[in-house]
Amino acid sequence: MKRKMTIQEIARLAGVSKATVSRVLNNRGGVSPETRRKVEEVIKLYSYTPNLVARGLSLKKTGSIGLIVAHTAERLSSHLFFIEFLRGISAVLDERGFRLIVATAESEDRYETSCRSMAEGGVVDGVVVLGVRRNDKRLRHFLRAGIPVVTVGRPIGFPRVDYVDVDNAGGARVATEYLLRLGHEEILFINGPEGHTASLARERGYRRAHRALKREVDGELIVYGDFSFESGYETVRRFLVRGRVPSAVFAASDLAAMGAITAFKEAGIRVGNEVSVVGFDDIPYAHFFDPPLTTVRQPIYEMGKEAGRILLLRLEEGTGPERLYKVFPTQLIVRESTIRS
Amino acid sequence: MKRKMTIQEIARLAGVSKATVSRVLNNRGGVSPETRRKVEEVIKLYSYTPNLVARGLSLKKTGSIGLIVAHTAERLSSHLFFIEFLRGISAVLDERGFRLIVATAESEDRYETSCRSMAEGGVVDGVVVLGVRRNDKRLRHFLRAGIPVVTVGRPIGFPRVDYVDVDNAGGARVATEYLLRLGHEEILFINGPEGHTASLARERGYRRAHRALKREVDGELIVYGDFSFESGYETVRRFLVRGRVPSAVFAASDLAAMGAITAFKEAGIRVGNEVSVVGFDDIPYAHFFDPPLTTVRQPIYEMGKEAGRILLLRLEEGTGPERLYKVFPTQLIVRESTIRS
DNA sequence: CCCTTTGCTGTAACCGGTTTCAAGCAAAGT
DNA sequence: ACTTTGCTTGAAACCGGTTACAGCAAAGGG
Repeated sequence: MKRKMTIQEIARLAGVSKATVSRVLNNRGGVSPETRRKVEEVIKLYSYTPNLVARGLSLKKTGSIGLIVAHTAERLSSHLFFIEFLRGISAVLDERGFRLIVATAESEDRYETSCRSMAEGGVVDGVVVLGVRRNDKRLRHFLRAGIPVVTVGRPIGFPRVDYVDVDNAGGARVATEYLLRLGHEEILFINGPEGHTASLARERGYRRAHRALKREVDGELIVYGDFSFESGYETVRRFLVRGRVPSAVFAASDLAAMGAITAFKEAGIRVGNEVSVVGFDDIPYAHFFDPPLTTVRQPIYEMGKEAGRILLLRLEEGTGPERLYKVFPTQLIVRESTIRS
Repeated sequence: MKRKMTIQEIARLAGVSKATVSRVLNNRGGVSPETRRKVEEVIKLYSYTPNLVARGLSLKKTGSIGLIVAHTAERLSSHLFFIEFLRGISAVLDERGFRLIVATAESEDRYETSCRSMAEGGVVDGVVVLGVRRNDKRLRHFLRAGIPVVTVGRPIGFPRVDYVDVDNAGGARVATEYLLRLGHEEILFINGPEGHTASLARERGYRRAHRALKREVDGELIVYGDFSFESGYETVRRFLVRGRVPSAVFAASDLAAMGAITAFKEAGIRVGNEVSVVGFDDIPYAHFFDPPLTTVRQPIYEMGKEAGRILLLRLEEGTGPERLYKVFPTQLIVRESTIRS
């Protein structure tokens, strides 16, 4: 474990100045071939690598980007989302040599400080915010600090912030229309958290489907959850206990859908037979579930990649006037958890 | 979006020197009450926060720790593991103001460079390595660079590296003995990846259980997978296609167990009735599965916390001679996927 | 042959903090 | 009145890079 070398020492060993070593390191021009060769030799000999923190200070670029994860209220399903998203964004970031700093927190105020330190401490060049809400306080921190932001989900209230999104309204509408056309009259909608921009859009889609097919929406059938298995399970149980059996369920996540199905099963109600359930996400084992789950697929991995691309573009191009965004289409995957009523 | 303030400007505005502002910021002594008050006032007025990169350079501490995730070969199950672990370690890290840098990569060599830059770029104070293998190359990078490492799983070949682990051998043994005592003779063991230290230990437990009860181990019944649903599913299918129906399955992850159960179901074989399946992990919805899964619980969240604690301890205490480690016990959770044969 | 241009290199300032050290000054001791 | 002590403060060096600028030698042009 020999001590870490500095550019100064390399310069001395190669008989040149720091400036020249720096030029060699960054492939700048203006270095004679023989000097370059000599410096490179010394660098290789001592397997020197520059200190990235010092470089960051000098360049005012850290090479890190922050991934701001909604604080832990939203549980497993958003976690599966998170994982896929992480894979996607990592893929493009480390292709370009960027590091990823993940901010999570257990409590609301720890989360607050964590965001602040990221915004103001100068430790990230840009951030991606997951699970954005309308007028999200977090965004203000970053914008005020002049840090580029890309949100996942359209950032309501921030008309100039870049984002990636999936066509939530469209996806929800297609799923709901599908259920309505199957003859279901009472479609229980287990939505995501209230205020979540994705929840808002999906609710819009649910309502539009009803309007398009000239049905009334019963407000009691719209319930907010947190994407979790438990929220799907509990919601259906609450309905069953009250003796109200919805003929179909549209859940805002596959896990919630699985929870709903489990609750039906426990009550002896056969899903895909007596009632229909549609999920959202198409997580990898949705098609292994019993029954295989009809669901709305969203390309999470691709969204991660695109978020990374947009952020990097913004970092390179500087702050152009135009908003960069991309909205991905969804796809209804019909399996066996749905049936004509 | 007013420009970021520096300590110099605050000093000027407060009519003092940088040094004094620094002392106030870090609650050092040797500042008169009134000066302190005045400086704090200016700091609050401009809501100044110090640049953490500069501080890092000066202190030779970055306040970041790296989480090195096995590259993406291992899929969803390790991902669930990853999420829980991440929650745990985040909890202790941001309680202490540390940031978490996650290193993943799509390809093996990107992964390599990602590790190197983390080891040598001076961007992290310490790292936690997930999914450690015997003689893991990654560890060498970090150790050579003098960066404290905590591994998850006992780091075979590195007798002085700190680690957290779960009693894999014990857990596997208890599960296997349980199955043997239920009268199962042919227990298919769907292990994790070959070379994984956890896989090695679990296989040891599987063998010990057989030895303790005076049974022979049939080598063909030990199969390596990658913790995924698919690996469980495919493995059982391969057996069934060949006409060999194991009377029980012990899988190294809950997802693999669920895959196995699904394969049995498709073949019309009732799990928890004709055959038994035991998983490993006790992921949150294991008890909602059909049938509810008998499994070996490991306290992943706690392991994350402990890994964080050990790493922070090591960072503070410097490099003491003793190895720090903690091995967590497992617990067999009996549900309905197992039955007397 | 002299002047300009070109190419290579080093000096020094800078990024924004922390810390050592010495100086200034008031209170206390003799 | 003079030294000692203790507290407060600022100047300057340092962390390890990047870069503007200037110097200098060799090459090119008239």
